[in-house]
Amino acid sequence: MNLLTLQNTLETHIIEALKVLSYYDDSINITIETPKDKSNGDLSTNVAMQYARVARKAPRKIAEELIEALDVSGLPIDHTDIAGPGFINFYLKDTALHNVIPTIIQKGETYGNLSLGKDTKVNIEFVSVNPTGALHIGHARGAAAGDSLARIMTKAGYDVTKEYYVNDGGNQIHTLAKSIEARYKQLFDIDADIPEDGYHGEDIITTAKAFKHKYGDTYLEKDGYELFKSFGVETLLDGLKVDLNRFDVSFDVWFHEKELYKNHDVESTVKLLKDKGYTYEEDGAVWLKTSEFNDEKDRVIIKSDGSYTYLTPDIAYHHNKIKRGFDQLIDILGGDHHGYIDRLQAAIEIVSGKKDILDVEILQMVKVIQDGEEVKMSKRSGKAITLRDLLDEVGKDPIRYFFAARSLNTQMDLDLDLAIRKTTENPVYYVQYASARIHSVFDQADKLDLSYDPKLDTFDALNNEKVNDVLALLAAYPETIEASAKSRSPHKVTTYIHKLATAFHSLYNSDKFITDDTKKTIEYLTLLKAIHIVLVDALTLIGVSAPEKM
RNA sequence: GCUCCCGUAGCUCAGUUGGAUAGAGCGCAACCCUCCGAAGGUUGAAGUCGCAUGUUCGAAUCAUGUCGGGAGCGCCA
Repeated sequence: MNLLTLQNTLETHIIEALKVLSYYDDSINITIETPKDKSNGDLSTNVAMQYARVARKAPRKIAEELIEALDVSGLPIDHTDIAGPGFINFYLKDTALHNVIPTIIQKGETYGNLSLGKDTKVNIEFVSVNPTGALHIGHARGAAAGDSLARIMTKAGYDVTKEYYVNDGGNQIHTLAKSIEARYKQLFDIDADIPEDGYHGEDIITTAKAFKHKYGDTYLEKDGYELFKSFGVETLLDGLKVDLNRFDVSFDVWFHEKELYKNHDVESTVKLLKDKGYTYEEDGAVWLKTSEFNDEKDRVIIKSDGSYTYLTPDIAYHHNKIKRGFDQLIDILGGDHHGYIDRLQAAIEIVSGKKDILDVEILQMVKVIQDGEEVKMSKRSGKAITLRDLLDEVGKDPIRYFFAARSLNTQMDLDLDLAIRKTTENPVYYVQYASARIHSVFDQADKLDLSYDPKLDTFDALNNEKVNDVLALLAAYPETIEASAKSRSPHKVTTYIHKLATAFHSLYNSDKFITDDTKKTIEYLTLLKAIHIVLVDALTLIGVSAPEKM
């Protein structure tokens, strides 16, 4: 019996007992949790306190009655007691958690897979940076967050599509084309200024050189605007893909804004909005009544000059996603876009008639610290710390771990000097070391011709506190996945990984795995195998490798 | 001025559908390798959970106010 089923069974038994005592009230939710401090038992419930009002009795008194009425004879519970203001604590039998070991070994990397998101198609859109330069550190955070979340939700059973929206229809692309054109002309020593608000990054010069290499001087006289545009988008996008690839982030769909115009999605969406009666004309512009759906005011969707605002194709884009059959849309946006959420959600509700189909996760800013001072970043000036720099100087694993360790919605500092230092100050080495250590133990065992036994189901030698700590964590893996997926919080997996590594290192220092006692050795090796399976799987979820040697 | 996010140990951060003595890493102090990898372990010092009031058996968590940091308030994207 695993921990989740045990909790569920226990809950059923408690409800039965409450009914016997005629206290039962279905509006009170029964929660069974694992106490932070294990001296408070392996499982605990606060029902007695919750029922204090209903039963009109002291919580401890209710707890006593409840334990009397509770039948746990069929469960692997050693004893039960009452503590503090009225908590009921359950202490499991020593052997209760042993069977998690064969379960894990049998299921392998599918251990912890859930059917939480069964039949739910989810689209996660993230990064979606305009191809006007390299990815900087903030984008890296978005990439790590989106990719990790996608992996976790996939493990939880959702049908996940990772999508990147390429804004190749807007003003910034116009500026990009003009910037490349200027750099191109400069390559021929022609005096050309980069436009106001243009892009000054190194990659623009590289792109201009590539353009020159391919087309020579053809477009010095001839108008090459459209070509500068498409060549620029294509070249810069390829560059982004290279970096993302190195960061172990991939996308299932690259969606181009241009498609929305080509397919007349924008037109038909505008028509739909008009047909539904949520638009009106004022000052020569067309407005959408988003204020009727929780936005602070109405928004223009067609400007008085006839062109669209940024919002309009974006509504069409989300509409397009819904038409592709997604049940849930998740956008991961930078903190500077939070003012945009209300109007987008309002528009999506008008289009789809559904309220909660779009879930926007906001990623707060990353403050970069170097030499003890904040580094201000600006993409346009080209003075940004790029993902590429980070990959070159720090490496993929520490960066992904670092981002995955923070909750999305918190501002964070990144001390570059620290990150680059590659010392034990970076906890990623701590968890990777756990994996390397297990490998090393298996190497030693191999010399003695010993290995784990996948069929083993009794573990008589594994009965100390350190072992139980590890087993409890292994048993808690599925619920960690569930909590992480439900709350869209990849960092919960990272916290779990760290706990598991700590429990393992502690065990390693207190117990000797390989001894003359062959039976005991094999039991330990089998436990280590299970730890390793879970450790590697959890690390994979956040995009971090588990090296065999370091 | 209005809206959103954040404020927890010296530093970086967990913990918030209200629960037991508020946790981790780094840094600091002291111990542990004749023994499977010391990139490790054990122990310790370190906190008015920004502040105030309220809600109740119980508040870091909820409400109101307030102070500090960040972001957003376009017919920009």
